[in-house]
Amino acid sequence: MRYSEKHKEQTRERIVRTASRRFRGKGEGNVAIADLMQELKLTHGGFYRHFASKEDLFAESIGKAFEESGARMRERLKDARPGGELKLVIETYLSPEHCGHTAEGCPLAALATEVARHPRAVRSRFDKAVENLSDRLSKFIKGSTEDEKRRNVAVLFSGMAGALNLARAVADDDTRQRILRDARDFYVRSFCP
Amino acid sequence: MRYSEKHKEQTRERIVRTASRRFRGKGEGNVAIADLMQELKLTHGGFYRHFASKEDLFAESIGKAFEESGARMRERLKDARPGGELKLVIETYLSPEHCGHTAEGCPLAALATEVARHPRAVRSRFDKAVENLSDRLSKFIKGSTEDEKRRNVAVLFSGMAGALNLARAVADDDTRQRILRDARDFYVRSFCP
DNA sequence: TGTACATCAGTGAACGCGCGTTCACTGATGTAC
DNA sequence: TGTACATCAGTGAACGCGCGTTCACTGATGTAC
Repeated sequence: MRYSEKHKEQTRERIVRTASRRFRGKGEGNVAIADLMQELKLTHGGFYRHFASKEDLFAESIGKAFEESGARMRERLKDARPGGELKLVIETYLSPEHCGHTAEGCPLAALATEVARHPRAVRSRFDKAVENLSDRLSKFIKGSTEDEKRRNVAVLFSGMAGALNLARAVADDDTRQRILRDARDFYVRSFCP
Repeated sequence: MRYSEKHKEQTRERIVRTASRRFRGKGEGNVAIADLMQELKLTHGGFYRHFASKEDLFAESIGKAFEESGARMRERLKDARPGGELKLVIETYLSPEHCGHTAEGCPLAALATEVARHPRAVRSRFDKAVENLSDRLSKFIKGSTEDEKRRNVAVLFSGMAGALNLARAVADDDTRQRILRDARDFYVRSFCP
């Protein structure tokens, strides 16, 4: 059947969104195109009307993942008391909830290691994402110059992503919670103005 | 042919060592048993005389990887001036060399994300590794109590691993070097006594 | 306004390949006698 | 000391499965006339 004008675009959008979650949750290698399409009540053959390859989808999913988690962060920031924005971001990022929901969480934590093994075309999304993040959050962070603030954002987020990954990797739940708590305390102390 | 008493143990050891590098460098999903065995001039069939499964090998590789990089760190520490140990560790960890050699580098950075998706049996290696690291390095780090020092080690290393992963993921080399440099400065400032 | 044709998102069978795992076999060495 | 047998690390063919990708086909809607 023929579909309305916007239909294709919407389907593509749905594929990318679902993929971006699955990639974060399970890793690129553990996501199968057929399964992914089935979740959307579609069959695998149609996939190639939207993307040239799985790699192509992966590349696009990265951008989408950053958008999605950026939007969520902005949403969260609306509830912050003025001056307390960064503290809220840190506490949300290093919360047990974020730790337990990899698929809906930060792509820097979930995908960085894998992305590092991909070609330039995929990796340059990370450059953009870092710049984006720096632009957006530099106004809330410690630092005497704008440049210093932007650098601090990268150090803070990469550090938090590392702590989150360690917390996720650890087997013992007490150890996990302790890691999150210690990291929260440290980053709040170090970066909140 | 029948082999000498120690032969089997040595072969097993060689498999684990080679695997631990490949897993770090390429990720579990991109390492094939047949290739791995071929590097050791063996055929894939013999693999199952040593390990029950690939998963089994992966679990053991994690321990080996931590041992190996721990040994390297200790080696490095011999050249440190007294009092400058931690600074040397940080500068080595966040060096362009470590960044460029994932396969021989820190398993926390290379494997944490993947390990988080594995069952308890695999993940508990991380608990042990964190404790080991904390024991070994707590004497060099800032902190007023032994407990605080041990916590600081976990925050420091997970943070550095995150920075390393971001640096590896980024496409632009200047950005990469800047991330490493900023992280070095920050962690030295924050944790060196 | 109605009719013939083109379009193209989506279908589902099929292909091809990689790879984890199994298995019957080999043959040098260790052990029993 | 010599001989027959057991052992078992290693071999390489084969199996089975998952999965990325291709392809001929479908059929509703858009377009040309």
